[in-house]
Amino acid sequence: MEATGIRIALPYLQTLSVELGETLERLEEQAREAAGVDFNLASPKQLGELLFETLGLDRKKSRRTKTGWSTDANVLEKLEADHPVVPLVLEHRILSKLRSTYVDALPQLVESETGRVHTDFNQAVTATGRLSSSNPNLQNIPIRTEFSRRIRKAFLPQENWQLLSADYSQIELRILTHLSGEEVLQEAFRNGDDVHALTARLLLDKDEVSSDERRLGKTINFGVIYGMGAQRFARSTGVSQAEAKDFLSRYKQRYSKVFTFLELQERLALSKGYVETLLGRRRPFHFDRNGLGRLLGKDPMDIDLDVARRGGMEAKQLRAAANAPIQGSSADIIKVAMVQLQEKLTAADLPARLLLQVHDELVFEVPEGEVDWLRREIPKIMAGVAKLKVPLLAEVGVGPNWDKAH
DNA sequence: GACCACGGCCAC
DNA sequence: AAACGTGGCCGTGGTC
Repeated sequence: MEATGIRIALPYLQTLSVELGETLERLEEQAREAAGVDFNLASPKQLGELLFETLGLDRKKSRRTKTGWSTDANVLEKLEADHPVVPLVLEHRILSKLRSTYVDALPQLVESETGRVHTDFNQAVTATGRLSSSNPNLQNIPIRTEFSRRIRKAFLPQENWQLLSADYSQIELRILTHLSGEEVLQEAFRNGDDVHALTARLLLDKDEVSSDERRLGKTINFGVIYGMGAQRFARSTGVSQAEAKDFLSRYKQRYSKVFTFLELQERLALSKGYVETLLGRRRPFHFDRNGLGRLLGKDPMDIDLDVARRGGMEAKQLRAAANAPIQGSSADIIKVAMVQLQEKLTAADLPARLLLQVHDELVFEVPEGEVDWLRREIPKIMAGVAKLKVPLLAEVGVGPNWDKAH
């Protein structure tokens, strides 16, 4: 993948950069006019001083940082209606991020030898067994917004070929289901049910849920994997704190094996000093010898987790311990898939090439004539990598660029 | 010019 | 008050 690289639409990105430059300049002018003073929109320090000292906006909508008042997107959204400069800064933030990090940076990393971008895939960086990508990072190319997708359109296959993207469907939730043995989720995945809608139905005690309610189910399904608390859940969904607590406790009741599993990982991190993935990769933990480190060697089930979670740093470590087997097993699976897929391509003497790995997604460039066969074969191999208590499923898209291949 | 901490933000 | 896990990169503001 590193040697092959991926083709980039240079002239297209240059056009995009010019367009962005004009928009950004206009926003800067308008922002300075609205503020009534000159300031650097790209400086959080200067922006904080402007908003909370010069303009006297409500500091309760912000929070203290080491260097002043926070002006992150969350804060700016709360201040959006309070002063006309705020929405201008928000818009500027979004576009300048995209321009500096992607639109302007990528062309500079195109190798003249190949005309392509050759990222580094780091194999021994992460704590969980994932790959990481750097110089440039091609695992965080924007996708969520309309404008973001214009950046994705710049990633191209070799001339007259197609890009093929194959991604594992809900792999982490499936792995959580497998590792925990939770029957309700097993049943749902086996039936091909919509698991986020199911969670919403169970939490809300309804037979039918709206798309907003389904989103609630999705948030909590993902949040659980990361050890999200009621506070964060309330904030990211807009429900009250009390409601969030109620949802989480209902989740615990309905999917009790999920929580038994997650808590077991915390216990194992404390008692053995590591947790393990499906294929046996270990993530070690080092707790203070004078604190939680004293629990090393104890029977995991004798550990009082409520007490152990009390410390700030320790609680974070324990959440990481609960998450690592899930994230790490997903990494195990896609790595095996990559090896098997490459073997298949080599054995069949196909010129199709694996270009990128983005945690649950693989991107290939394939000749037109191989598309039909590969779009059937690739997900078959991906799904067959592991025999879990639930089916593995991979979805495929094909197109003339990375955006259209999704 | 090299390096750093920080705030901020992109992805899965 | 309050971190939801894993990463990498940007510009600012500062040091050496």
